[in-house]
Amino acid sequence: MTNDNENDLIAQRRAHLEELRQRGNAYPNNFKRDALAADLHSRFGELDKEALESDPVRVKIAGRMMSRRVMGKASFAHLQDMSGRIQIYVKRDNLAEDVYAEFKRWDIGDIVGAEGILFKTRTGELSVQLDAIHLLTKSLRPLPEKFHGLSDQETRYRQRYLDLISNEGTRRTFLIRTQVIEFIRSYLVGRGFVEVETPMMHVIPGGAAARPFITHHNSLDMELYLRIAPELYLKRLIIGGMEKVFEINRSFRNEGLSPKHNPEFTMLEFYQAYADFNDLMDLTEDMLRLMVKKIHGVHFIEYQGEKYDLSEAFNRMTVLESILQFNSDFTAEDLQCLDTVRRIAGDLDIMVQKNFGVGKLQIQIFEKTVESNLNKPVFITEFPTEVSPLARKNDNNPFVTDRFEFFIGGREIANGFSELNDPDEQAARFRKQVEEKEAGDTEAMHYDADYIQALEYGMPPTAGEGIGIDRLVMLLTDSPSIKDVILFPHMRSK
RNA sequence: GGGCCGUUAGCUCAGUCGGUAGAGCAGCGGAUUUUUAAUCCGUUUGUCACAGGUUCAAUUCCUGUACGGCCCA
Repeated sequence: MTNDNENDLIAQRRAHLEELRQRGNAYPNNFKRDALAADLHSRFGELDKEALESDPVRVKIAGRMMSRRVMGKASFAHLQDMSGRIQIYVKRDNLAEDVYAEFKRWDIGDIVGAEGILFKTRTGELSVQLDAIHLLTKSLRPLPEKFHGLSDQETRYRQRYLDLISNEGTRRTFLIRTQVIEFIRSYLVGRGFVEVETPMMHVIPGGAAARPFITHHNSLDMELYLRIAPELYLKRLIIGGMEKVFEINRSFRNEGLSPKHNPEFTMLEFYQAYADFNDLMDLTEDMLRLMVKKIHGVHFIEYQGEKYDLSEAFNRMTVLESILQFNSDFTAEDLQCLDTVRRIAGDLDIMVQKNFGVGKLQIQIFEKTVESNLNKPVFITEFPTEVSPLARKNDNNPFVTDRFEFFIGGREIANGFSELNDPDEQAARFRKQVEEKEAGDTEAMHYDADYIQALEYGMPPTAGEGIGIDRLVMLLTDSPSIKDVILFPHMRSK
């Protein structure tokens, strides 16, 4: 973004900076503020003119000058700090000699410190009448326009700082993101979970079906993979006796970019010993409901024009039930017959590979015809064992696992299951994955002998779950793209 | 990877059925001591994404490239 052909606007500001440098320190750092804009509004915004006059409140504020209205020997401007904006009233006669003339030469975007007393303007806006003002940092580049702000999506993502300066909505989105993560932490900690950090560099990438990024460790001279999921390490901790653990951090998947996919994304995973997948569905429902209530103050979410009520009990249905609900031209029996399910998948333009079993085909049909229709909050259960290599088989129907995914607004938000803790069966499932990898499935898992060994020491019956934080935040901030909820989304180099 | 759309001043956007471009804001000069998208008068700003092609002439038409957006795989 460095552009050497600086235009006049920048040249003028640079010339001014040069003057400042010659007069002394152009970048002072001795101004200490004692108030934030939003605090002043909440503490003094309700007081009337007379109250503020009879009992003057002196404040020192600092922030970026976002607008300025010069009316000869007096001016109004707005300063923006991390909390919001407050207006300043700058009057020549209240300032030291020549300061006002200096102020008039400053630019929108400059960072200033200001001291004065609070008052109400004629229109009732809480403002600060200044008796001192200092230029703290000269801004050399002009900011986006004050009224429309910055709307070019590419610039908003590439120069997020400009987006944050200009767009209140962006600041709000990332504030909510923080609140979501804080809420989850306190919710889980409040229920006895322990937050941990496990490796992001894996010798064997595991815990999900995805292509990893590969990197290299020089002194060990070995290949390492950026993790695609923390799952297998968290379960090692369960084996180690940390019976309720969670981790909120980045995972990395080497796949295409889309409004729903960023190569690095934030996931919550949590594991609870002596619980099963039903317990986690209950927990998820409770956590999401309380989260929305805590953050939005209401029991519903509005996303892209649709309203989702979280106060009603979340629906639960099986994969097969959901497929049949959105497809009337075949039956549950059809979906269990390999030949028939192949034909159905083929009719849906699904690339049917010869090693795909019934379960894999069912899930492809599910993804193609059902997922995007799952608008109201719903848990989908009974995922085929074939596509769930880490989940425990159902006791009554070994074709499926004790697993669920949670959907809302047509998107998968969470995935949880009772964990497979039989080391021999896990070993067999890994071997099956390796066969699929050898057959060309780049997303199939590796055989993780170290994990099998850990399981052999005995993992208590456990349930675990992953929740995509980015997608959850999209939902709570009504953001159409994952790029809107990641401060610095991945962009192609220009 | 494929299809469609976009890229014009610092920002937000017009526009040119092919004759090298405008507005608002920002900036600059002036007026203005309670304005708030301040107002009033005057005024400057451009590799029209990049590279080729067609043409007397291309920012405009064509092709390719880059980046972005949406949809599909």
